[in-house]
Amino acid sequence: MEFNSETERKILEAARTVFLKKGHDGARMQEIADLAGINKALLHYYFRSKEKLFRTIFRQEIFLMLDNIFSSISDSDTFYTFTQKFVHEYLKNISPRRNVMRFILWELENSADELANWFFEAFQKRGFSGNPVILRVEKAIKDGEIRAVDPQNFVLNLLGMSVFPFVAAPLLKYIIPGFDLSRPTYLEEREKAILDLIWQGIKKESQ
Amino acid sequence: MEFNSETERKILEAARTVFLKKGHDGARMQEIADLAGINKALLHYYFRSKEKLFRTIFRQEIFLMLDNIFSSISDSDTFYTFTQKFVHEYLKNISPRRNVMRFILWELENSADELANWFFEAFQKRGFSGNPVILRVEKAIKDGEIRAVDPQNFVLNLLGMSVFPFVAAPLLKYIIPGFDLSRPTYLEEREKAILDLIWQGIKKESQ
DNA sequence: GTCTATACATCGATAGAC
DNA sequence: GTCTATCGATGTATAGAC
Repeated sequence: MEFNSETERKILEAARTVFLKKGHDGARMQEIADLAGINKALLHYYFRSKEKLFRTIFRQEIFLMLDNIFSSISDSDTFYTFTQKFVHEYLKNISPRRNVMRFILWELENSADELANWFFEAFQKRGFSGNPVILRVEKAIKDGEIRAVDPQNFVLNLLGMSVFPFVAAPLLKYIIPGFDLSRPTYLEEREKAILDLIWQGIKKESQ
Repeated sequence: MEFNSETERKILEAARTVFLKKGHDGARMQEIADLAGINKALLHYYFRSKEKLFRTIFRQEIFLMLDNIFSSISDSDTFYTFTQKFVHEYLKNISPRRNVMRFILWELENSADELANWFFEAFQKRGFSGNPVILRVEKAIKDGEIRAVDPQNFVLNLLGMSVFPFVAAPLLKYIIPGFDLSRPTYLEEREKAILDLIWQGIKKESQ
């Protein structure tokens, strides 16, 4: 990421913190200015309006996340490896960015079309003609690697199981005994649980 | 739900609509008053502050949802039936209340402890000493109904797969080909996909 | 209970000096 | 570029007539 000035960098950093925590409506230009160590007028000098600043942050976060996730997976992997890498990268990226996922799930309601464009932009930048996970599942079925599950539902399962624990964490800490995101081994345990379910189900052997 | 007056009912109905859509910060007392067909002063006459009104709505929605979900499941069912009923009821309740789940996931960050109390209140009202799903999974493992999966991760998988498609729907409509919540058969298809994964995994037979 | 009018704070945004 | 000062709109909440 390049910046035209140090001030711009400080603004974006402060805006990121405030917007991700409070959302579009809860965020205050004054709070962003204070955190950046400048005044409100300067915010409007660099970014014409709250709306423009918000879109800049939103778009930035989407690309950062998608870039990280898709940079380490490869179409030539076996489907098991592909899935394992995807879940691993996804969890690794969500983990330190709980607030980003929470933010996206909240704000996507009012920006779905714009958000979708950013996704496809990111897909195409990596040479994918569409949703990379969907495409890989379809290939795995055609090649007989897995049984003919519905690709659409497979992706929903994968994303849902990965995202939910992080977004709902503050409540889950209370209503699920032993739930603790900060445990050092949490990420690998969760990763194993997801892959385990996907591959084995919970049926007893030969049932 | 009983009301002290027709005005109170209208206020709560309007407040529900606005809060669920805009969240605590985005909601405006003026908008609620307009939708209820009254003026702002009357809002403060019935509910001292925006905060009080917000908490009332939040608590109401939690109990409504939990009551519906847990009213139709029984401990004496087999684990398969228990799970099937739970997923069925959960999806049936989420489906017409996408905005409620989105609202909860957003607002839980700042109200997790209060929210947790409401959950346990609802659990105890139905005679459960703790999280009913966790308790049922532990029993199923002890009785040898399923292999010894981790109850904590099992619940996370179940909830994640159920909630995610509805919360992320506006975006998923673009990035997952064929995704359409309004399809008449969507609920049963999704239910089948979740239960199917839980029971079978995606492994090919005897692999 | 229900209204109008208004207090008081704070919002996003801008004017204008330097 | 960066600041202070301030605008006009709008936020929650209340005073007081009926």
